[in-house]
Amino acid sequence: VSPAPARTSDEAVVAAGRELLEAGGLDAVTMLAVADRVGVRAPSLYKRFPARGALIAAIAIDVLGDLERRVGPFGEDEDPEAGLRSLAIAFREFAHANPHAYALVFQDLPADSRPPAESLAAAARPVVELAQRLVGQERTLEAARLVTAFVHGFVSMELAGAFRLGGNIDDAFAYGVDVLVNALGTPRPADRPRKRKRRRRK
Amino acid sequence: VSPAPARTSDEAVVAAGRELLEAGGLDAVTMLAVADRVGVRAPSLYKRFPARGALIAAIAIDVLGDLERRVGPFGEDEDPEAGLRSLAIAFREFAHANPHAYALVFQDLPADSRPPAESLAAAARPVVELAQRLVGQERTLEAARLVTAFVHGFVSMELAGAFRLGGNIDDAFAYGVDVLVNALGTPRPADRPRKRKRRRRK
DNA sequence: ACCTGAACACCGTTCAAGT
DNA sequence: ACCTGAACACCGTTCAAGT
Repeated sequence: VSPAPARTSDEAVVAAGRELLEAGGLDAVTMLAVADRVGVRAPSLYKRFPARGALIAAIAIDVLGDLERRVGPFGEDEDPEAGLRSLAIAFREFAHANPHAYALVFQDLPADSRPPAESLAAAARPVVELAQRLVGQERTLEAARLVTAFVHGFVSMELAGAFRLGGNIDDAFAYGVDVLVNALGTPRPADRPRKRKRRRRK
Repeated sequence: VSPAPARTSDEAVVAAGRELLEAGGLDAVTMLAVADRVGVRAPSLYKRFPARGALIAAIAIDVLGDLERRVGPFGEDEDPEAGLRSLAIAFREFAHANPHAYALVFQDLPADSRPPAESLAAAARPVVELAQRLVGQERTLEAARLVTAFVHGFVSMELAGAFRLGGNIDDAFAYGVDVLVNALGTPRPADRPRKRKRRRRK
């Protein structure tokens, strides 16, 4: 016999949180609003998540899972250049379709709201895979970070409304992807061994 | 005669806000904390800024002014490749020195907290200038956006703790800058090189 | 075992009243 | 002209009491 059967579930709470997130940004993800949406009073949520931060983290994990499912397939593409192109486009499309969710997972969240490293790593795996096949073992991580930084930087500036100098945004993205794919795909003669020692100047 | 002389100033309020921002992030920039810091009660701040959002916007403008002063000089560098390299490094150093302030200005702020377009444009001018000298009139904006997206994306992921796969972060940044400077500096067969006319120094 | 109302501390904001 | 205390609505969170 259960004296008070559960009137909702962790999944329902996360789903409600994500809906509120997409509709009104992170500020709209209020314990009261979430509780309302799942038909419960706010204090009840603390039986499932110890604090609002934990709920935000659960939402972030959910978002990263979706992102991974969207970009994952391209990591296995036969042609790594085509794969990288497709991945960049799919990544950007995900961000456009879920702007607030996207902003959430790439934000500098307080420690108690931060998704675990594995969630991020899983979403990053396809880029790393393609980078390795393009530039080889030696420079895998650097190349993956170059691509990721560009795509994320572009999309986040775009979503934040930071491109205000006119011009066609789609063209700029295509141009950037072209330059990167060409630069990474074609082994350049300029890729001489780098013995530049970086002296710290602090 | 002034029945109640001003006990603080707009500048002091903005400075207090920035100190709180750097110390504890945007959440720490409370009307109460700011008022406390300038020796006034919270309601008095509303004589200077109609709402917290307006104060945040003023702080953002202040931050962008600093950023502009840091990267501005490199826009005039004789060698655009060296200039771009220096600018990227200076930009990243600014972000490291002022992580919360940096995050603030590149965040997707609510409309009432957003700095005016001119502040962003002023900070972006040096990159655009260098991009134009590197790739020519035709592709200026695209190239500037490629560089900006990479540098911002890299720094923001770095600050958000999103690079969790190991490896040396400084090396990855240097690698990215190298690839971009080479790709943009060397006219690739893809784009037919026009007469590259030298820009005169001012 | 889960839910609830009541309560607390904190925040942004308003406003009538003070000088 | 600028400042203040008091007040309001709202939020995250706690907790004793209900079933």
